[in-house]
Amino acid sequence: METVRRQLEPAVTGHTIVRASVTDALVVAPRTPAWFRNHIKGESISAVDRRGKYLVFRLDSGRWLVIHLRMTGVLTYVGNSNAEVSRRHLRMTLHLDNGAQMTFHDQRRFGKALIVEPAEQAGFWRHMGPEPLQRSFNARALQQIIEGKKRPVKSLLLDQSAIAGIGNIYADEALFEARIHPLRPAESLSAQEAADLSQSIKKTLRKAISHEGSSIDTYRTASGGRGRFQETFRVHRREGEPCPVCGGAVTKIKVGGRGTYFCPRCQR
DNA sequence: CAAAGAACCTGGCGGC
DNA sequence: TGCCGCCAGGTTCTTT
Repeated sequence: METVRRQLEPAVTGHTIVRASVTDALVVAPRTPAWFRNHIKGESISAVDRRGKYLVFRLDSGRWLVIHLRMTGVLTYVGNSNAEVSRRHLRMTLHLDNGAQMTFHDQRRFGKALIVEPAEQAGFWRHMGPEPLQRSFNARALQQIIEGKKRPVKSLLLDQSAIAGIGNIYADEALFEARIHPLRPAESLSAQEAADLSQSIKKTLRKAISHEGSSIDTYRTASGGRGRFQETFRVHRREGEPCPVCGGAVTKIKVGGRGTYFCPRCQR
């Protein structure tokens, strides 16, 4: 999402959404396409922010347009108005005043676009944990988060109300980097391990952003390109392959219902 | 309250 | 080839 945000920000900031075309009502549910169209029409974008995995378009009226891509959403900036846009899985198109479009494709239809009124904004993030790339997210902050939590540390990393923005790929890679077993009860981590993990989370996310995200299947950047972080995965989706550190086989288990990859020799 | 599991969707893949 | 179950970058609701 940070890659998408970085590409969209310079392209759409200062532009006005002249029209929205909603081709799948589920994207704007529980609102109707007509409601959404009427509320977004004529709005200018003053900034593009991100909170966790949510993209936030700040609008001149004070409203926010908030988009979440979930598993298979793809948000693309199409600058050339003559460009061919695939209709397959196309859910929504936002037409801008410069002739460009933002298109929202989504195979599994989990993605959401919603408008948040100013009065709702203060409470909108109340279930969202801290941003791991902020300086304040340090060893001490992570220690407080894991304190008293008996569940597997990986489940905690994926819990957006504990820490914002960590997905399944990045949880696996960060735990490998910190040499921590994904099933360890969160509260069992030592102070040193918590410090290591907080740094591994930052390192993993920064590296993923520098590679423009992970294009395993449907994910694309806002310009339609592929991310390259998947080329550097050390354990995620590498079941049976040798661990890059010890050479032992990468193992796959289920943690909190999610496929989880780790090295049982390196991660304790 | 914490934690586990099902539900929400579509499509690709492997097994039979 | 066809059908079936399983799996997938996530969140939310229900149940325990």
